[in-house]
Amino acid sequence: MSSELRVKQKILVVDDEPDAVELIAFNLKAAGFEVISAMDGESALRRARQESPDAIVLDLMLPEVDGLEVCKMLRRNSTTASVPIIMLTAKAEEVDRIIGLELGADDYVTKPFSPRELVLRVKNLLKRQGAPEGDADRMEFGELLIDVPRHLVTVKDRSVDLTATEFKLLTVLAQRRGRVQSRERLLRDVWNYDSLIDTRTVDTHLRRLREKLGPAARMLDTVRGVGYRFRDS
Amino acid sequence: MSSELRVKQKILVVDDEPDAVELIAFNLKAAGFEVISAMDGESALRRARQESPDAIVLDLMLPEVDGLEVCKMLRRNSTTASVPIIMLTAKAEEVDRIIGLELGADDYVTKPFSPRELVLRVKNLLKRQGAPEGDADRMEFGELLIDVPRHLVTVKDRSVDLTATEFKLLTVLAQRRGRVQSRERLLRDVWNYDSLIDTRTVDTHLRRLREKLGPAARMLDTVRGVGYRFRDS
DNA sequence: GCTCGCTGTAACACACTTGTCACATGAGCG
DNA sequence: CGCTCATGTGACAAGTGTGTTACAGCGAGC
Repeated sequence: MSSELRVKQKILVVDDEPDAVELIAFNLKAAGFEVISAMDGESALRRARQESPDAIVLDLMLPEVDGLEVCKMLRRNSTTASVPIIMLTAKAEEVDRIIGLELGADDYVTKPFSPRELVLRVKNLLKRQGAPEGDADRMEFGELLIDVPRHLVTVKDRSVDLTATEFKLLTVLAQRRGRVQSRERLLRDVWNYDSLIDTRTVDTHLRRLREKLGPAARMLDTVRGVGYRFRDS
Repeated sequence: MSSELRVKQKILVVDDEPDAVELIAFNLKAAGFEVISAMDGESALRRARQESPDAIVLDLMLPEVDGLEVCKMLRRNSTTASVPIIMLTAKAEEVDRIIGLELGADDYVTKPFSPRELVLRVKNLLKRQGAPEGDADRMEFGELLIDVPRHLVTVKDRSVDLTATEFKLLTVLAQRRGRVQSRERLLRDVWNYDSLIDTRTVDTHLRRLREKLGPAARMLDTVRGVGYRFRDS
């Protein structure tokens, strides 16, 4: 039985007040997340690089390196560039909010905030992560055409008949083309969080996908030991 | 994007404080929108129906009919059901925020807010809302003819007798031809957001529709696990 | 009152989908 | 060269989605 427990999603919480960290961590854990924390910008960056969290909750007000700075630096580093960030701001910081958004924070919550709301935001953000910002709804790769709103896939103008899961798997991979997606990641994005599904299931679906795609299957690379990738180029 | 001059998009602003309306309107206009406004729920609903704005900015706190109520009513009315809504809430209204989103607001902004941010949100929402609907009132697809104002459907010049619901279902699908519509979406657009209704009801009506359409029924595709689609081409 | 048509729900059948297993294959590594 | 482990492959049972039929409530019209 190779069925394994789903890997919890890891959240990095960055705040200089221990009480705040405590409160946030408690609620995120209760919602089923794994939580790590940092008290200042420096260690936040280090932990983000080393532990590759799935999302970051970041206080705007930090000693020494300020939250916006941390945000910018996270975006510059390739290993952390695409991690969703939620900013925590003291109320009435309107200007900073926008700047935060423009600098690459994905969402923000104003203090004082309700833990429930924060958890909701985190969940939302992780879900949204599946569809990248300018989510192309029509993609063409040589002979392969993917039309999301029409739910249509064609190879060399011949329509390919995919099931809902196969279609979703293909679009997720195609939207993240070039980047390897782990099986866990795919399970989360294609199968929606709460599934205790064997990672081998991904392999099976990918196999079916390849079979149906025929010649266009060569777009789908296997990265041994890591996951799958939709070939860029 | 075609090069022709784009018609300004119309935004309805609903707030009981004249200053707030003024501020919002000024900034939206500066961003190139046409703005209309209402000071209470009642007139908001009326203007929304009559002027069919492209988006609505709606204050949560309104005299008499409250913002959430307005939101719900907008969703129930067929002509306004799918207009994107941005809620304005006084800060710390956390619970209401969440409820607002669940009731069908598409986004919200907390007071005090920066005008720039609001404009940003509106733009985002409109972008997300995406492609303009091809709501022609007379459509012809081979042997199938749909005349919306006359409430008339013919197949091979033989008039087909549809009930109100069937007719609406058919026109909604036809107007969105090519794109798959989920059952939930159809419930919202055809049944006006009566979420009390079982999704299987859609199936039944579609079956009746197919039966009555006879040969023209082949225009209606089932996309398993996703929804229904009026065949393009 | 009654009937009739429309609507939403329930129940069932059937085909397709899906997650898992067992085994085959093959890459990577000493 | 041979071992080990990750992935490919084919098969299968259970689960799920949809077509189909039937039926009850309800309002309109007579």
